[in-house]
Amino acid sequence: MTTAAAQNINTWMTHLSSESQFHISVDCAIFGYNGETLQVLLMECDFPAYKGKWSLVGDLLKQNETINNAANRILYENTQMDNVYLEQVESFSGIDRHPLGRVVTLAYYSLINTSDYEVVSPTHIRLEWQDLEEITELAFDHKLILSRCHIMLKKQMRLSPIAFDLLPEKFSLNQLQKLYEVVLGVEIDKRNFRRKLKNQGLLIDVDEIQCDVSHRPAKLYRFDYSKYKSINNGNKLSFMI
Amino acid sequence: MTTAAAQNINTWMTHLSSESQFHISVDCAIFGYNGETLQVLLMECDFPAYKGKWSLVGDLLKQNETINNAANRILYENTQMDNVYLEQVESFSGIDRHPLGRVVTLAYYSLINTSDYEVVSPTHIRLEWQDLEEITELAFDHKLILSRCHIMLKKQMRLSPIAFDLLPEKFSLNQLQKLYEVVLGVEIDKRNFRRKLKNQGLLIDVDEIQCDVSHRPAKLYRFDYSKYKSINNGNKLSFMI
DNA sequence: TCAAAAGTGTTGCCGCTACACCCATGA
DNA sequence: TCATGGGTGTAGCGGCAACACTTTTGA
Repeated sequence: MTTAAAQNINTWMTHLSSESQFHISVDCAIFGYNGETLQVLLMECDFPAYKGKWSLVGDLLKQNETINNAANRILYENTQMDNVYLEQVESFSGIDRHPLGRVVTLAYYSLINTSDYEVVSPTHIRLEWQDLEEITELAFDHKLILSRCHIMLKKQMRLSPIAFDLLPEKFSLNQLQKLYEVVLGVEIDKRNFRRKLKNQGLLIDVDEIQCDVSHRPAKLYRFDYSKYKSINNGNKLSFMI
Repeated sequence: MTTAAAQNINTWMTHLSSESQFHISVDCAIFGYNGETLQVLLMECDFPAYKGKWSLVGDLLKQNETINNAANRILYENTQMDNVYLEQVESFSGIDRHPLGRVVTLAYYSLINTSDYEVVSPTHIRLEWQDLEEITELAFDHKLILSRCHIMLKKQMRLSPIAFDLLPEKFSLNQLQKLYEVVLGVEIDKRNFRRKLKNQGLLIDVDEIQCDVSHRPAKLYRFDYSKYKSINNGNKLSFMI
């Protein structure tokens, strides 16, 4: 370099050199709950160095989009999933993380109900929901990315009511509890769970019960979104368990 | 594009096109505590569109470094500060955020004691510690970046004992309390603060008192780093207030 | 009548908040 | 003796964890 000042992007440089450019990609860890287990949406990798391996859903950033926009576009182009709320996690920039050259990636995650979306690859790439617990290896550094995304998912699950987007509008307390147990990977005491939820005052008893179950039917509840929005949650440390 | 598959970075593409490359930068919000106020280290912007404005310390990523490495290098090259622990916050990728073209930035923050470092610009760019409260405008989107960094700093302050790196090895409880109040921007009850800290069991009474003060001298404590490391902090939600 | 899941209360502990006065020192 | 900051205790409340039995339903 000539001088540091000459190259500093915030000082007097009048153009950006064409050296020191990078590819930027987005990789999405889409977590899915199917009522039983926590899964992750993977695509089969057709890339020579990782042929047959599975990878997160990802692609390159384009010129006229922000990274957030790219994340939504890339998810849509690969799976036809639309209106998915994606949360940015962090960047991964290992020098050799991609065989074809320098690619810096931004990781995103989401959590959805697998039955709310029909996942279709418009490009005939194989897509598959796989149980998180059974994933042992992924292409690139995606195993690392996935584990960081799962950590962030668990944090968010404790702080915001994302669980209620994964259940039918009317749900039982046992359904809700099971969801928390699966995503967080912990066991929860039933009585304490119910007390805490009821004390939050955000569940509405819809005065209905389960049908067609061969045991005592459970009462059903709705989550009170408008009440939740109306109370100040900015400084809450723990919304849930 | 031909087909989405043909362009997908995780599939059969055998080279990365030279289109769709980006500049990547790092911007560091270095927070400094001087015993009185919370400050931020800024550099004067010599860049035409923002001439005379102040900006965060930042520069471009180079080919053979990770973003974390770049953050440390950039901080060192601009300020001679070494061994500063930087924490990544998030990316900023607004399409028009930089006048010279597409520059995606990764924001970092740190918190240091201003008297522990002599800040020197090797390139004669003006560097200045400015009180956070008095900063009204910054170049680029750095005001936004700064506010996001401050939010992250406050979160970390509540979860990990970074405060103790900012004080002398032996400190009084009032010094510690003032630090928390300044960084978090809140008032704290003295008795509750002391009780909580003492119950943590991580302060060691060094059996010394302040010297040369014209009032009752305070007892001094050390933070017990080794005890802190030995206890499991992974699942703690709140280390401090 | 059985299997299967739903539902329910109490106790003890701990941490949080709110709050006001005396103490030790140097000037 | 005064000014300055240092230092202390209590009471009430609320949340959290641990823990086991009864109820309702359909098969």
